[in-house]
Parts: sequence; C-alpha cells; structure tokens
Amino acid sequence: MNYLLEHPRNNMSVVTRFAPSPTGFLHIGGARTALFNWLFSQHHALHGDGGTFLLRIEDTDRKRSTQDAVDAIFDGLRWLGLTWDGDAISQFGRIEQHRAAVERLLDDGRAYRCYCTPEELGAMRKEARTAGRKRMYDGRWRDRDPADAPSGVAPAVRLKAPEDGETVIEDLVQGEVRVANAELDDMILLRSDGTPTYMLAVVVDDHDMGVTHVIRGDDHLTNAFRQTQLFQALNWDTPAFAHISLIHGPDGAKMSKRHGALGVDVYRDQGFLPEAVCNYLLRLGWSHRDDEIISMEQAIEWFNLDSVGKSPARFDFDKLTALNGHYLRESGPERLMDLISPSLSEYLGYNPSEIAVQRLIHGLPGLRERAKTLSELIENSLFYAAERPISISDKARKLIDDDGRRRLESVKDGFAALDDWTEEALEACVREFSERADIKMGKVAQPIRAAITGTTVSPSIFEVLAVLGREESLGRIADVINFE
RNA sequence: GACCCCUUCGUCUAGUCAGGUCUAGGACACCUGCCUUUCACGCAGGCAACACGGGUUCGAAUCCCGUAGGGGUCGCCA
Repeated sequence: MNYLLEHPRNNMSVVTRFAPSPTGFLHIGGARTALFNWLFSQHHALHGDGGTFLLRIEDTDRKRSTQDAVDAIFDGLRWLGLTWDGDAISQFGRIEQHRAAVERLLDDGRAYRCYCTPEELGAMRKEARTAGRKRMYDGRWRDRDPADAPSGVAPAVRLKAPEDGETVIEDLVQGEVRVANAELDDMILLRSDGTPTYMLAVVVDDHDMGVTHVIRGDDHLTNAFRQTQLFQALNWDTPAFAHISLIHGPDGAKMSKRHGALGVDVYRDQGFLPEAVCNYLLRLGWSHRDDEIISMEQAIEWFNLDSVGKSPARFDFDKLTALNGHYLRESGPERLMDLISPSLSEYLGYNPSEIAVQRLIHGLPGLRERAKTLSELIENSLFYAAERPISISDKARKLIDDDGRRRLESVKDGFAALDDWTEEALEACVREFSERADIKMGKVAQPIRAAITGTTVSPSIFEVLAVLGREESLGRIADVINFE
C-alpha cells in the first residue's frame, strides 16, 4: 500500500488528512475543514520540516456511500485547488487492518464480546436518558464469563475502556478539555456482522497513515475522547487534535442542507472564483491581524492553528460576494473569457463568433469592474457578443424617444466623419456635439448607450464604441434610428 | 436531561494568553459626499460592539466566580 507513507514518529514532518464520508456533495463546512488541513500541511511543507495532506474516504457505511459522491468530493477539492498527496484512501478497503487491531485488543484483554440485543440496548438508552446520564451502555458483558454467551447470537466487540479517572485532550484550538471516564461507555469496535465502526476505523487508519494532526469540525470533539482511549488501548501515540468551530447559517443555527450548506459546486455555478471562496473560508475563524485579502501563498506562509478562533461563525454571503468582486477585478481577460465562455454559449444558443470573442477580450477589463460574480459578468457581457440587430430593453427603449433619436442622428454623422475611431476621438466628438447643442453630455450619451448596448448600464460608451469598432457601432445606431 | 464548548459593531474579526498605549481597530453591509456619460471601481466621512452581574486590582474587553443566551455530542451513522 504505497499511500501509507512511512512517517517515523521522531521527525517533525506534519501529516494531515481530510476524511469526508461520501454521502453527498462536498459542502462548504467540509471545504473549510479541508482548507485548514491543506494549509497546515502546506505551511509545514514550505516553511517547516515537511508536510503531507492525505485524503481518506470514509465509506464504511456501504449503504450510504456512492461513487457519485466520491467524485463530487474530488471535483470540489480540485476546484478549490486543495490537492492531496498520493491516492485517496478508501476506508472500506482497510477492513482487514481494522479487524486485526481488534484481534490484538481481544488478545490483550482490552476488548470483549458483547451479546446484547438491540432491545436491551434500547432499554438501556431510555433508562440512561431518564436518569440524566450520558453514559448509555452499562457494561454488562464487560466482565462476564464468555461461557455465558448465548448460542446463535453474533456478538459485537466493545472496548474495555477505563472506568475511573478522566480522559484529557490537549486540543490545539480548544485548549485542554477533560471529561470523566465515567461519562464514557464501552464503545463498539466491531459490529455483530463483523464490520468495523467509524471509531475503530478512524483510529487505525490515522495511525497507519501516520497522521500527526487531526483537524476537523468540533462536532467531533466528543469523539476525540473515545478515540484517545482507543489509541491508548492500542499503545499507539495519539495525534494532536485541533477541533475547529462549525459554520452556522445566517440565522445562527447549525449549517444544514436546508440552511444553506451548499455544495461547493453550487458556488462555482453561481459565479464564484475558487480563490474567493478559499479566502472567505479562511477568514471564517482564522485571522492574521487586520488582513482581509489573503492570497493562497500568503495563507500558506501565515497559517497556524494558534490563530484559529473557538467561536462559531455565521456564513455571510455579502462578504463572499465582495471578495469575489475583488478577485474578479484581478483576473486577466483571457482567464475571464475561459470562465464565462461556456455559459455565454448557453445564453446565446450558439458559440460566439471569433470577432465576438475578440471584442469580449478587449471589453472584459471594463466589464469586470462592474461585476461581483461571473454570472453578473456574463449578463453584462452579452451585448458585446450579440448579433445585430441587438435586443433593446424597455428601459433603454425609453431613452430613444424623438429627442434621443434626433441626437443620435446628429452624433452618428459626426462619428461617420471621424478619421480615428479611438476612445479619445469619440469622446471629443460627443463632447463637442453636446456643447454645441448646449445639452448635458448625459442627454446624448444615454441614447448612444441604449443603441449600442441595448441597456442603460454599461462601461464607458466611448470604450464600448471603440471595442465594437466603426462598422458595428454605426450599424447598431442605425438600427435604432430606423426602428419602426 | 447529562457532558463539553462558545459569547467584542447587523455579520466576519483585531485586541484577551504577558491588565493601563482601547474615548475598542479593520473588513462586509448600510448612510453621506467626491469622482462621473450610466452603473460600478476608487477616494473621503458617518452609523454601529466589549451578553449580564459580582469579585480581584490604583486600573479589566483583557484575570476569577456566577447568571443568561447560543452551539455541539450522547447510534451495532460517519
């Protein structure tokens, strides 16, 4: 198994892992967990003594695991740029190692077989609940003679956990957290059908994979106690834990599927850039003084667990959007063209012509200033790709009344007489016209905008005119003058 | 219910570990103005918070205790 890298415990190299269960898409909370794990490993790879980021698919629940979900996780991580080392590990594929660990525990007397029926367990659970106890299983098979085992009943295997004292974890984010062992019952390691439970699999896999730092959502905090007990029973070093707070929805409740915990693919489809999503997610719970705009390079250099906050954060769509606007403005026209091109064809119903693509490339720098998402950018770009006669919105239509039409005719003659079809010449021409006619520039600029873009909002009309070129511009103006 | 965690502007947060430099800083959102052919961008300014109550101290957002509120976990799910 080549993915199980050799990581001697005596060096300082860091190994992190992201361990999602493939029961759905990669949601935004999982993405943040992955990001933190990735950042931590990359930081140590580049600025420390080595770092590795592994991906493990927790697919031991066969009924709920699908290949589609696995692919969705891969796609999501790749889109965010969170590449993992080696091949993704299937937890299900390591079932033999899990069983072997239990055998050892059984031999060492650190685990035992439990023949309780689901009914018995149900009763115990109910009793514990009404008695106000957290601990459910009463340990009735813990010290019982195996000879008492009922025949024909397949046992589950439980860990013989310490009954006294307390289990303490030194969490890198939460600090020292301790819980009395009396609160923890003997967890099941192997189900009665012989399959390993999550608790067992996680511990064995994390050990075998050489994981040094377990960074995950704090909904796993209580699991950490049980896992610590297991690590100790197995005589293995316990990895360092870092439980990060969960992301909450805008209403303050836990992010769930109905509370906006969308898959990262949805953010992509809504026109967000991966670097914006990463930057936003990074700032949710982690900070570096007052820095807000943080590149991945800086994030890798600066990231640490000390600066991760403990309190949960609400998801703020507006801030993500603002960040996205920033990264959009920093993107070059070629990249933007690649990004919007598929949707553009969809809107148009055909692939934009070569000349339309050229216009777009020239027009994108002006367009990107006015968009916060790719979707917005696409909508605003449409007029560059459109074929004559372009459609005119109702609002724009209102600008082309009798006055507007008259001005368009005059200014069109001026344009036609121009030697240089440049932004500067175009602007001088319109300025001269408005001064001569003693009207505000807007009175003529807006009808022009309406004619050449079909809308009331666009980049500078001189820029648009220049990008469109003489023939197309004059043609579009003529189209509206002759309309009706 | 039990156990554990959390609590600074509406939101994300700086500051808290080493108490005074905090009349609490930044960002998003919101409001005003400037720029201007529209809309943005940009720039300038504004509104807005230390959950509450005790205590320690010359002095507390920072330390301690309590209260309230919020969250997580209590599966032969992961």
